[in-house]
Amino acid sequence: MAGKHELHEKGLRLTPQRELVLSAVRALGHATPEEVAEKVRQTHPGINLSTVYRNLETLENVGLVQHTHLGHGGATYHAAEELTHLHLVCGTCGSVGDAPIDVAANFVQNLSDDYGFKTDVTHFAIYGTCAACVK
Amino acid sequence: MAGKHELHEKGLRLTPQRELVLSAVRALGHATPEEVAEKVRQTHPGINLSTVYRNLETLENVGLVQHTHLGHGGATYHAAEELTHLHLVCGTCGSVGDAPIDVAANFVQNLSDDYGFKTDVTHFAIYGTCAACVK
DNA sequence: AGATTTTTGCAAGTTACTTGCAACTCGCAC
DNA sequence: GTGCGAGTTGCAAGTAACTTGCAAAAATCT
Repeated sequence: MAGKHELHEKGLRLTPQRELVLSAVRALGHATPEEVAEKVRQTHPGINLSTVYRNLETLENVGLVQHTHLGHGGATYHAAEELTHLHLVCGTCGSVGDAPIDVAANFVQNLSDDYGFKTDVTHFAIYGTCAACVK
Repeated sequence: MAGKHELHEKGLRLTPQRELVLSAVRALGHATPEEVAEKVRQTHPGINLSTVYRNLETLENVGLVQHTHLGHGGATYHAAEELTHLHLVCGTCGSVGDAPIDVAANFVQNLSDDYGFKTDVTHFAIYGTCAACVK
């Protein structure tokens, strides 16, 4: 039939935990594993943290989610569909802003032309000071 | 007298450990706290890891060293004098390359003009795939 | 030299994950 | 619908990378 679940199409088993992790990532936009776990617990309180970590990893392997390093320590996860922006992290107030990848197009091109380096600008945060904190 | 030590000028006490941490950072170019500790142990075997961490923090506060986030987890430290390049981290082979900040000048300008965001490009790594791994 | 204050070393604590393993459950087969 | 086997889950223990509390030791100040 037509409506085969997207997780099945990736060759994954459909478990409630897995599905909830994926929808939590989509609902949150970007979130740490801890935040994902908290969101999932709203509908499935018993979920174990290691299950969240393992599912994030699994979902990343099949390309449904992706992670980014914001500033320090923890990774944050995104739904793959939304990877059309880069992250502006403010070192002063800690806020995370977005900007379209276009603003980096020229920069990426420079690195490619001059160094042969293929940049993935969505994979890391751009660190600096946001407009509000500059004032 | 003329020759006051640079650490004194910053209002810090001059201890062998502190001096060695600073020179290790300078000698290594960029290194994790763990690597700094290892280097320091060549001349001062008994140094404690927490002393290294505390000195890196102290030296950063007075502006003699600075840290950068390369990819995931750990920070790496640099001497402040060398902060004239950005870091190209290859996700495939893990190598860290350098590029002058000029290549990002346009990008930084875009973010400043369009978003009022003042970017510090030396504070984080640029993630992607290096020329060797692209092949 | 003596007092004062910073720094060090050590041990224990924390945070953020990772891993081993037995029990469970999903999806296909019958 | 029942059964089977591989993929998953929960739990507990383990690891890595720092951080913190404190008393002893060392560096300036006078």
